[in-house]
Amino acid sequence: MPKRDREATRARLLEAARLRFAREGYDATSVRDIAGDAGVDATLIFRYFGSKKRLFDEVTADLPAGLPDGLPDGPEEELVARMLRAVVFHDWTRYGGEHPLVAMLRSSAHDDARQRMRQEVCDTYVDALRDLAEGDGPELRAELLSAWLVGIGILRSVVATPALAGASADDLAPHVEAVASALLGRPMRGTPSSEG
Amino acid sequence: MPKRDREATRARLLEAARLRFAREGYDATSVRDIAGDAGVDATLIFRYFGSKKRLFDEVTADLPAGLPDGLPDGPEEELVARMLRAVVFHDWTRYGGEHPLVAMLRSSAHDDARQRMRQEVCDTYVDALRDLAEGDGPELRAELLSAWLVGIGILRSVVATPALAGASADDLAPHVEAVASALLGRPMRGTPSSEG
Amino acid sequence: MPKRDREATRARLLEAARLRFAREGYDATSVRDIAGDAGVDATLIFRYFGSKKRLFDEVTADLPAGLPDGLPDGPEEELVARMLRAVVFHDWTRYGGEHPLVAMLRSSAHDDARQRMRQEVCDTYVDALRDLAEGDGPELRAELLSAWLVGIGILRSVVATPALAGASADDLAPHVEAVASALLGRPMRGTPSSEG
Amino acid sequence: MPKRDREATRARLLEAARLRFAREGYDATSVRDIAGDAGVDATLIFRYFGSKKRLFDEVTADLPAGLPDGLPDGPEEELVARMLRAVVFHDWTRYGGEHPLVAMLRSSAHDDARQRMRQEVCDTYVDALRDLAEGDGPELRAELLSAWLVGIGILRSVVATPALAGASADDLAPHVEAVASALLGRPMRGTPSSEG
DNA sequence: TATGAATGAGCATTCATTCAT
DNA sequence: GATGAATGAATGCTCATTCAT
Repeated sequence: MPKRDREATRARLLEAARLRFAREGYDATSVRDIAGDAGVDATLIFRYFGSKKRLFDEVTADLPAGLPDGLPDGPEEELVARMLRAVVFHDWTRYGGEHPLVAMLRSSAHDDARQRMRQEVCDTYVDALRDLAEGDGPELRAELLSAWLVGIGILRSVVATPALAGASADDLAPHVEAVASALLGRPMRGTPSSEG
Repeated sequence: MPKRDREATRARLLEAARLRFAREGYDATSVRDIAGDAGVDATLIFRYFGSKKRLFDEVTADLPAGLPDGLPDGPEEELVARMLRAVVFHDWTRYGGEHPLVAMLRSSAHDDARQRMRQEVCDTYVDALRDLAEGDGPELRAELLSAWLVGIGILRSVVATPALAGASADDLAPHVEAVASALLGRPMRGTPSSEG
Repeated sequence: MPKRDREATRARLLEAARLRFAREGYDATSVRDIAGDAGVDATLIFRYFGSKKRLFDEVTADLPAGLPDGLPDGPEEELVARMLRAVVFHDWTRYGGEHPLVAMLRSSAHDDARQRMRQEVCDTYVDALRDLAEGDGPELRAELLSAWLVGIGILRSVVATPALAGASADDLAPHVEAVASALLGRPMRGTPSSEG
Repeated sequence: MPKRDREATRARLLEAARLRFAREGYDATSVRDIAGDAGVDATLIFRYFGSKKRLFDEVTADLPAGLPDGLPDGPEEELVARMLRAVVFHDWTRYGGEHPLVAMLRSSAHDDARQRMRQEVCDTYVDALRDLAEGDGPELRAELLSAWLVGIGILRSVVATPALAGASADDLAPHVEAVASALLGRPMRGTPSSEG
C-alpha cells in the first residue's frame, strides 16, 4: 500500500513543519529539521511540496481547520468568552504551545504569512463579532476586540508578562465582560455558561 | 564631515541594523545586508560590535530610548490615549514603519528578544498603567490594557485589517475611552486635551 | 564505474586530505583545497566527515595501516634495518613524499596530532624494539633508537642535509649496524638478508 | 627619544613573534596575536617588517644567535654531550620551550623555513661534528649523529614518549657515549667533565 | 518512483593588509 | 610618522535544492 504510505509521510511532514514553523519561525527552520522530525529524507519535501516555501504555504493554509470547532455555537453574549478560551486556553501543542496566529507573527516578514493572518483574523474573529456589535462602526469595534484577544495571546505566551502568564480563565472573566460590553455596546458575559 | 569617522560609521550600522532586524527579523537578516545598507564593509560589524548577536543586542537595548519622550507628562486620565498614539500613530519609520515591539516579534524565537520585549512592555506600559488602576488586581488590569495596545499595533500594521488600518486617532478615541475606563475602573479620556 | 559512488568519493577526499595535510599541515590546508583536489564539492567533506577536524582525525587514524605490512617478520637482528627502510626508503608518495610521522610534525601545534604521533611511535617502533633491548632501561634504549630513525627521516626529507639526502640504503647499513648494536646491547645487522 | 622607542617596539614584536611562531607554527599565528602579545597595534608589523612573511624571515634569521654560546669550547670528546644538552636540556623558553629547530618543523611547509633549518643544522652541528669523525664518510657520520640529536629533541618535547620525556641528562649519558663513539669511530664521553 | 549523492550560493567570522588622516 | 578606520579575500560550515541512478 504505497499510496497510503505516501499520504502518511506527507501528513507527518506537514505536522512536523507546523510545529517547527510555529516554534522557531520560517527562517530559523530548515527543511532538514522538518524531515528529521518526521523521520524521512529531506528530499521528500521537494518531491511532495515543491519547495520549503510551498510547504509553509500549505501549513498556513491549513490554519483555520486547526481552530476549535463549534466556536460560534452557544449564546451570543458568551461569544467573546469562548473566543478568549480558544485563543489563550486551548491546547495548542500542535502549534508549539501558542495560538497559530501568534506563532505566525514570527514569520510575518513574509507577505504570504501576513495575508494568511489577515484572512484568519477576519474570517474567524472579526466577521463573527461584527454581527454582534451595536452602534456605529461595527467593523472597527469588532477589530478592536479581536486586537485585544490577539494582544492577550501575545503578552501571555510570547512576552510572558507576569500577571497574564499566571492568570486563569476565571481571573480574566470580569474584564472580558467589561471590555466586550464596552466595545460591542451591549451586555456580554465573561464566562461560558457551561463552565459556571 | 570626515569619511573615516568611527562614531558615524557605528551609528550608520546601528541604524541599518535596526531597520533590517525590524523588517525581516534576526534570522532573515545577514550582516552583509546591514553593511550593504550602511555602505561599509561587513567586517566593521565585527570590529565595532563583536558579532551579529551583539549588534542585535545593542539595537534592542536602544529600544526604550526610541520611545517618544514625555509620554508620562500630561493629565493622568489621558495617559492611555497618549500611549495609543505612541504605539500606533507615532512615526516609526526608523523601525520599518512598525512599533519596535511589533517588529521584535519577528525575532521572538530568540529568548533574548522575548526578554527585551517583556522589559519594554513592563517598564514602559504596565508600570505606568498599574498606578492608575483602581479596584483589585491592578497589575492584571494594566497588562490587559497593554495587551490591547499591542494587539491594535499588530492588527493595524502587520495584519492590516481593513477598518483599523484606515482608522484615524479620532476614530479610535471613543473606544479608547470606553475600554480604558472599563479596565482601569475609573474615568479616562480618549483624546489628549492638546489635540481637542 | 558509477559517477555517484559514496565510497569512492569518500576515498578520494581522504586521499586528497592525506596529501594536503602532510604537505602543508592542518592550518594551511583548507577544505576547499581538499575538495578541489578530489574534484568534488567542499560540502561533501561535512556530509561525510562532519568537520575538517574529524576528517583530519580519520586521516591520521589511518596512519598505522599505512605502514608497510610485514615489518615484524624476519630475523630479529635485522629489525632496525627493516625499520629504517620503512621510514626512509619506502615510497611515501601518498603522504607527499615523507614519512607520515614527519609530515604530521607540521600539524604538531594541535594536541591531537601529537597524541597520534606518540601512539604511532610507541606502538610501531618502541614496542617492537623494547623486546630486543638487553641491559637495563630497555624502554629508553628503544626510544633513543626510534628517535634516531625519526631524526634521519627529518634530516633526509625535510631539512635535506646533503649527505643524508643522497645516501642509499647500503651507505647507511654499517652505521645502522653500529648504532643499533650499541643501543640495544646486542649484535644487530645493518641490511635485511633478502637484499644481501 | 622616539628612536629608542621604535627599536624597543621592534624588539618586542620580534620576541613575541618568535614565541608564537615556535609554539603554534607560522599558519596558526596571526599578526594580531603577535601585536597583542607585544602590546602594540598590528599595523606596526607592516610598518616595521613589511609583511607577516618578512617578520617570520627575520625571526628565523635570528636563529643561530639564539644558540648557547661557547658550544665548541671544551674537550673534543665531550662535544656531543654538550650538544645534547644544548638541544634538549637548555632553557628554550624564549622559543616556547622547545629547541628552535624542533619548533620550526611546525612551519616546514614553507621553503624558507626548511632552508633556515638546513643552514642551522649544517652550520651548528654537522660542521663541528664532521671534523671529529674518523673513518670514511665523515659527512654522513656527522649528519647521522645530528639526526639523532634532532630526533631526541622531537621525541622528547613534541611527541613526548614516556621514557625520554622523563629522562635526565645523566640517564642519557651512557647511551650518548655509546652512539657517539660508534658513529664517529673514536671514543667519546657522555658527560661534560665540568658536571662530573 | 524514490533514494541519496552532489551542488553552489550563502552564512558568520577572521585574515593579512592598505590608506586616510 | 603614527594611529586606527577600512578593506576584500578567504575561512569552516549550513542552506535549499537538483539530478543521477
